[in-house]
Amino acid sequence: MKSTDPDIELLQAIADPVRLSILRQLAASPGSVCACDFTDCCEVSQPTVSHHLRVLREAGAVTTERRGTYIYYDLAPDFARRWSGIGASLAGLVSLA
Amino acid sequence: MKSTDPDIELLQAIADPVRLSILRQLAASPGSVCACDFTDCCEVSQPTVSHHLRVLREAGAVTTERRGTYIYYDLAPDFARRWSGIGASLAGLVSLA
DNA sequence: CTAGTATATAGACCGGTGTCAATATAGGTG
DNA sequence: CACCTATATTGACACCGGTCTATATACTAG
Repeated sequence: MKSTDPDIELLQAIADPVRLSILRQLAASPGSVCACDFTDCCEVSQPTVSHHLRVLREAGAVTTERRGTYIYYDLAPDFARRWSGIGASLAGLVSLA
Repeated sequence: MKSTDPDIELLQAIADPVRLSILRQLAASPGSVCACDFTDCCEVSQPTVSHHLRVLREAGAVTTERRGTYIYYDLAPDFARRWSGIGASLAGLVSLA
């Protein structure tokens, strides 16, 4: 039951309404997004947002960068590749860089 | 918390070690796979396998077909498309039929 | 240093979910 | 019909995970 499989960890990180919203917001934004912006989109408290961002960070889905007071999040560089890799193992989907 | 979003339902269905193994076995098999074959791959009891198959079925990830005594499972026809759709919303990945 | 803001952590609560043993259903075969 | 095998369902249990409030940490500004 305890699965340290990175694929499972990544999928579980994505498979949550709040975290999927966060990832989509990141994907839709050209650059990084301030952590404070996620508190608005999802109707959850600030600690809950922080918790979800931690899950995404530990799954390797996002990267963080501190710029002064604020902390900016972005999709991890290899996120698309990892997603495609899982997809390829599921349906022979063509992978894209 | 109660999310009826089909994307979330599909992702949650995939984000489990046993179910991911089942899906990969289905993807690797040219045709359908008998339900009895999944009991071997994953070290869980038969009712647990049945439970996971139900989750996958209700998420629309797999289809079932009864042939005599056995029940055969296969990836749902639109599984690859749905996967690509989610990927496209996350990283602008190219979708594949 | 003090005050204020942004983010993270700790701890508690609770609903969801994976698991099993036991039982039920469905279909084949004698 | 009775019996056997394959699959599903039920019910119970434990644990994981999402959420909150309260508090701590990090950084800036004055």
